[in-house]
This record gives sequence, structure tokens and C-alpha cells, in this order.
Amino acid sequence: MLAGPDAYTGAMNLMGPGGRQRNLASVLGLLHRNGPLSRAALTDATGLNRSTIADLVGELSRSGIVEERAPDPARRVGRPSPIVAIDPRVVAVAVNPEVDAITLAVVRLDQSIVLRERHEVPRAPAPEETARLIADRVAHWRANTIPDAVIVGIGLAVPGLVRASDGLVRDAPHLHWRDTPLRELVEDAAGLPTRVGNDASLGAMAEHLFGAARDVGDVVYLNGGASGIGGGLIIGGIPVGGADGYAGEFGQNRPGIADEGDRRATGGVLEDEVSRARLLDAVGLDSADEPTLAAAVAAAVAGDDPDDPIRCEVERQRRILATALGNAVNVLNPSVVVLGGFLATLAEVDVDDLRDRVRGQAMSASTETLELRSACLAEDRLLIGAAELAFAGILADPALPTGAEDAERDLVSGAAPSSP
Amino acid sequence: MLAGPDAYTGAMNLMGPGGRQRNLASVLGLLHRNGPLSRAALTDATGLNRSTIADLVGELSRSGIVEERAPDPARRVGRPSPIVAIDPRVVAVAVNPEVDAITLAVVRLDQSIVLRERHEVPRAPAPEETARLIADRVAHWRANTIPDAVIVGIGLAVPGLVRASDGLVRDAPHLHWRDTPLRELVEDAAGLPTRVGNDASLGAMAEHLFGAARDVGDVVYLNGGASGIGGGLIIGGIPVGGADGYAGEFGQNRPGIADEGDRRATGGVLEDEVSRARLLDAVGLDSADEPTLAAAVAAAVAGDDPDDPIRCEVERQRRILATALGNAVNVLNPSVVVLGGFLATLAEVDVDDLRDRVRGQAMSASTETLELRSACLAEDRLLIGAAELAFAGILADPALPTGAEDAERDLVSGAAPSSP
DNA sequence: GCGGATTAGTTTGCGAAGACCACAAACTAC
DNA sequence: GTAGTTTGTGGTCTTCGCAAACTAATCCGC
Repeated sequence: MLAGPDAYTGAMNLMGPGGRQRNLASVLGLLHRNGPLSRAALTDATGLNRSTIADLVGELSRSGIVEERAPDPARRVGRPSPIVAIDPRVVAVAVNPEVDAITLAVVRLDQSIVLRERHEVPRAPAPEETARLIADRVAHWRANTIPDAVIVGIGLAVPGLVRASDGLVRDAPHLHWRDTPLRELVEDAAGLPTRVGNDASLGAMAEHLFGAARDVGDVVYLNGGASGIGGGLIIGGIPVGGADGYAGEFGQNRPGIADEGDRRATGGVLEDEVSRARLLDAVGLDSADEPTLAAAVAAAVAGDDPDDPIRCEVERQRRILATALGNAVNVLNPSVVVLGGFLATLAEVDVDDLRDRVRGQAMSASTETLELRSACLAEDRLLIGAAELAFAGILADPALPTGAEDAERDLVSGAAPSSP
Repeated sequence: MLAGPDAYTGAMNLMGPGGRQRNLASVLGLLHRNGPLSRAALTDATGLNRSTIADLVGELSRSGIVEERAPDPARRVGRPSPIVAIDPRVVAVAVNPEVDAITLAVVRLDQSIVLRERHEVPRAPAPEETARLIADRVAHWRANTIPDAVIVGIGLAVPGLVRASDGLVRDAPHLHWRDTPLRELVEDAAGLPTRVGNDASLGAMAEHLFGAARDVGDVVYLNGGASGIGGGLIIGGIPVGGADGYAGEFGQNRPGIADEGDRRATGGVLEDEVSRARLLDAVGLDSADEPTLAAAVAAAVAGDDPDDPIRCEVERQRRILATALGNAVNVLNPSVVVLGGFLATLAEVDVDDLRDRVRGQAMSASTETLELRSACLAEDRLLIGAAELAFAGILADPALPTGAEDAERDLVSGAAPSSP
């Protein structure tokens, strides 16, 4: 594009993300987080002018990112306002590779999950294998399952340390991945913009946006899984990665252990002391899903034998967990702590008691308004979090091309989707 | 203000802080953080157009917030660019009440300290006393010392828990203040916009902006004082307060203590185990300033007696400190940890060794790029932090009236400052 | 069921703000 | 001095959001 001396090149405003982009993002963000809203509601929420909202919605609609529906059967006086909703065709691919399986999903920008596939693998999958599987499945879906979808990108939730800047998996011990350029691998294989994140951090983001900590600005999230304890932080409404994206590794912390008799592991590392394996051991099971474990724990605690070994182990783990949470609360002053996995099981034995214990270990002021909650998105959590990574781009700058415009244009002109 | 049917009420853009305000703030922020810059440098740094920078600087200049100087004797080819600097008349009042004294200062928006006064008090000052002193001194300065200064507000650094939302001092144990509406008290007494913050958090902000962690986005700051250990966080370049503003209280944490023999206090609270008092005790002094203490510690460590009690105590505290730092690093993945007060003394015994110890206690990836640094702003730190609090308003929205315009107008018109 | 009240979409014009351009100014290097 | 470079300046143009006036669609009271 040659720009003559008098041509106004426009388009690129060097001011950076400002003005228009910002407003588009705020409208789209509202729809993304809150679900469908009337134009009137958008006007209210953004504080923008009616005409401006009309214009913004028009632009998003023309880009194929949102669609307008007839107003709800109005229950109020006045002219009914059309409902603006996210176009269901805008989706992301979410992937969660684990030791025993790779889970893939297609997640809509409106946060609903279109499809989910679990591919069992005999042993920990190699990165290349994972990339290939993703590419295959994406191609297959595009051709068959969701031909009219616009896939804006791929998000991966990896159980391990991930460098945020370039999607390099530094160390995922259970997958035996070390310094794996996963983002590059997947991007090359599937030909779609790809982002990689730590599973627990993405879980935190999902719980913050759509789960137990919805609309809460300062959240500490801790998840207890079979392989350890991971976590994530939301501070001031923003997911925290730290300098390299490794933030949130509560599992490696060494909390104080008040009673030396409570110590089981030599290092005093949280995830060695508070662990699902020890809990299973006490319960006398080799493996169990979370409800089974929870039931066994609940039964032991409900019994009246104060020396019940299950009960003792639960109490021991709760004591140490309380100290770890107290430390986190002192430093971060969150308003909600969300617990997932077996940590939720541990907490639910008696949430109020655990809260009191945390209060005993942290400053009173910080714990006054503190709430402990159990995570609530279950198996969708990581997929929603991973999708969120893929959506980050379009949410930050909805004007950026994603392919949705083309689909829209094709639709409008009645032509077949452009694929040479 | 009546707005006729065709009057453009303008001024308030419901878009919130956008466009103009943003650009003014970014120019002013650059000057505030970097010191004087040429207009060309501003153009570069902001990415804005030359003409836009001219306009913005013009507006700031007309408001009396910045001034333009003749270009530096140019050393480069091309037309020299005028230097834009912050007007030295724009100041804030910074206050740091302590048990034995109240320190007040007048700090320029360019971060230089115009004057500092230390008012010794026989016993912990009452809040009302503090407010009255501030009001008196401000009145005095206005009349005598700095008649042409424009005081944009008052910032207080309080050693205790401060609720960020309303400047309520929840608990400042050494001052015996509890649930004291300090912001209100000072605002009423002095008639100036007032902000209150925790001393350590403000120290963190100062070190981040102008000190040891300058230009570093993710910082953990820990300060060891006579009364305990306080701290502050900078995450993604933003000072972190948490839900209520109490974040950063590392001193109340309970880190793991690997060797039970290292335990001195029953609770295992960091600031009971790692404390200046215990260090002084080991050194055999009743009280000492930091250099004296540091010298004694250095001497003991330099000696070749491995059983030297000072050396042992230092090593013990370093072991526990390392665990506490490891915990913080795991959770926050900062790129720099800044240590102040006696914690700097402890660290400086052997910084590399302490770093290695932290590495041993935290995940390797997070500590790869980790740096431990000593704080460097000394006694100015809290005052600069407090002033920053007072400047927050003008920095966020330079267009907001501060009184600087009036001073400028008076100056230009040659009239005496308006004071009825 | 009809007119007023209410709420919200639509259209039009305006003003703010920043980008680009052409030109002038000020300096260095040769 | 002249050429080349960098930067300030002023004018024009585009974008974007707002206000105002109008219109549309609903509810409500009588």
C-alpha cells in the first residue's frame, strides 16, 4: 500500500491501545464475562453514549464477533432494547496434556464448551505427538464437526512451569518435558496462534472469571492434584505471572510446622506434607476419584473416634494448610481463597474451622473479610482457562483480524467460504 | 452550569481516563520518573507525534506543571530540542510519624526533597497531635519558606495497617493508634487532599520508582526495622495493596524451620525469629544504628571462630530468612528482591550465599534470573513514597486542577497570588 | 382501546484530539 | 558557506464519541 504525500494512512494510531480499541474491548469483555446484554445494559455498564454503543456493537457485529437478537419479551415500560450476544461461531481450541491423556476442547467465546475429547495415551505423550494430535483434530473438526466456526487460536494448559513470554515449557515433570518450545511446535503444526500457560494459573483465571471467585479482584487459588499443589493469583483483577510467568507455585513453599510431630517429609515442602497420596494412604485406598476420597474423609471425621488415623491425618494436613494459607493471606491480602481438588475436600470437612485457623495464623485485619471457597468449575476449569489464553488477543483488541470478518462477508454475500 | 440545548458540555468524557488524559499522564509520568527530557525524547518514548507532544507539553506548561528550558548545548546534528522539566514549584508534603519523632518533608514532583524536619516527641504522638503539627508546619512553610510552591497534597507513611480505601489506620501498634481516621483528621486540619499508606509498602514503591529496583516490574521488598519486618510488593509495575491494602506483611508469616534447633520463638513468626533485637542481643549492644550493627556483624563473620555466637545467630537468621524469601519467590516470581534495614545487613554478609540458599528453597526456574539487592534510598525512602501517594492524583490526571494554574496565571499577569 | 409516559434506537452535526504534511529553523560536518 | 540532519510549527484531515432532536416500541391509567 503506497501512501502518497497526501494520503492519510490512518489505521495505525501510534497512541497504542487507546480510544476506540479500548471501548470495543470493554464492550466485548462485558459480553464475554456477563453473557448476553441488551444495548441499554451496555450503555449503562460502560457509561458510553447510546449512539456510541450502537456504533461499537455495529462494528463488532460486522466483524462477526457478536450478533444482535430481538429484544427479550419486555417486562418494563419503554422501547425494548435488542440483545447483544457473542457470535457462537467464534471459538478457541483448548488443550490439556496430562500423563495419561490429552484432553482437547472447542470453547466458544461465550465460554460454553462445544465439544470435548479425551484421548487416552499409554504413556506420557511427547510434545510433538501432542502438536500432531492437535493439528489432526483441528483439521478434522474444521472439515466436519464445526465447519462454520472461526477458530481464533489455541490455548494449552500444561502441568508444569511455562515461560509466559514465548510459551517454552521449562519443566513439566510428569510429562517429562524440559525446555520444550511447545508454543512453536503447536503453532507450526496447526497453523494457528497459540498460547501456553500453567494449568493452575489458568484454573485460577477461570475461577476468577466464571467460577467461585467471579467478580472478585484479589484471589488466591490453590489446587490439590495427584501430583502436587499448584496455584495461581489474581491481583487487582489481573492474573499474575511474575517476571517469567512462574508465579503461583505454592506447592514448593515451606510453611512453618508448629508441632514437630506433624512433620512427615524432611524438606518441609508443602506438597510433600499436604498431599493426596498421604490422604489416600490414610484412607487405605490405592487410588480414588475425588468424591470417593471425600466420602471416606467425611465418614472418618463424622465418627466419634478422636484417634481415627484418617481423622488424624486430615487434621494434620489441615493444620499445615492453614499455616500456608495464612502466609499467603499476610502477603497478598486476598478477599477470597479458592481451594480445588483434594484441598477442597480437606477444607470442606469444616470450612469455618479452617478459616478460624487461618485467622489465627494471619493478621486479623487481613482475615476480617476473608472467604474460603471451594472451586466450582470442575473438569471444565482448565479448558476454560486455556481458551481464555487463546481469546486474550481478540478480547484486548477486537478490531484485530481473526478470520471472523471473512466468514461474515462470505455469509452476507452468499458465497462459499474462501478456501482456494 | 446550565447547558443549553446546543451547548457542548465537553470536559467530561464518560469514556473515563482515555485519550487526552492518558497522554498527558504518560508525558508527565515520564518526566516524573526519568527527570528532564527533551521534547524529541518524549516523542520517542511515547510514540506520539511531534505536534501532539508540542500540544501536550504546552498544556502542561500552561497549567504550571512543567517548564521548558533552552536546549542542552547540542552534541548531535540537527535542530536542538528544548528540555522539558517538572516545575520545581509543584510539591507534596510527606509525613512519617514514628514512636519517637514525626518527620515531615516537602518533596518536589521531580522527586527532590526541598526541606525535611524531624520533630522529636517525648512519647508516641496522638493522631490529633500529628494532624495539628502538619497543619501548623504547612501554614508556616506557605507563609515563609516556600511561598510560591503549589502543594498538591499530603502523603503519610504510617508504620501499621492502613485501609487503602479511606486512609483509616487499622492498627499501628507502636503508635498505639487503632481504627484512627487519619486521612480525615489530617485533611480537616490542613485543608489539603491527603492519602495514607503503610510505610513498608511506600518504601517498596519508592525503591521501585527511584531506588534499587528502578525499572523492574516485579519486586518483593522486605524491610527489617527495630519493630519488625514489613514489606511491599510491586507486580507488573503496579504497587499491590490487596483487597483492603494490607498486603505485604511478610513479618507475620511463618516460614518453615528446617532445623528445630534454629527455633527461638514459639509461634515461628518470621519477625520473632529474624529480628534486630536478637541480633543486637548477640552482638551485646542495647541499641545501635545500622552501620554500627553492620560493622559488628561483619567483624564477627570475618573472624575465624565458627562457634562465634554472633556468627551463629547471623547464620541462623539467614537460614530462616532464606526460607521466607524462597516462599515469596515461589509465589510471586519477582525478578528482584530488595532488602532494607537489618535484613540488608544480614544479606550483605554474603549475598551470593544467601541467593544460593534461596535457590535451594525455591524452584530453580524462578530463581534463575533472581537478584537480591540492598535498598538504596536510605532515610529518604519513606518520604519519597509518601509524596508519591500525594502525587498519585496529578500523575493520573494532570488536567485536574491543583492550584498550579492559578500560580501560573498570577505569575504571568504579574498580580499577587490570590488569597482573599 | 386510546393517549400519555417512558425508555431506547437513529440520525445529524459538532467538537476534541491526534496524525500527517510541508515548511522553517537550528545545528553539525566538511 | 553549503549540504545534510533533526526538530519545532501551523494547517489540514480523519476518527471518534457526544448531544440533540426525532422516532419507535412498550406500559399504564382511565
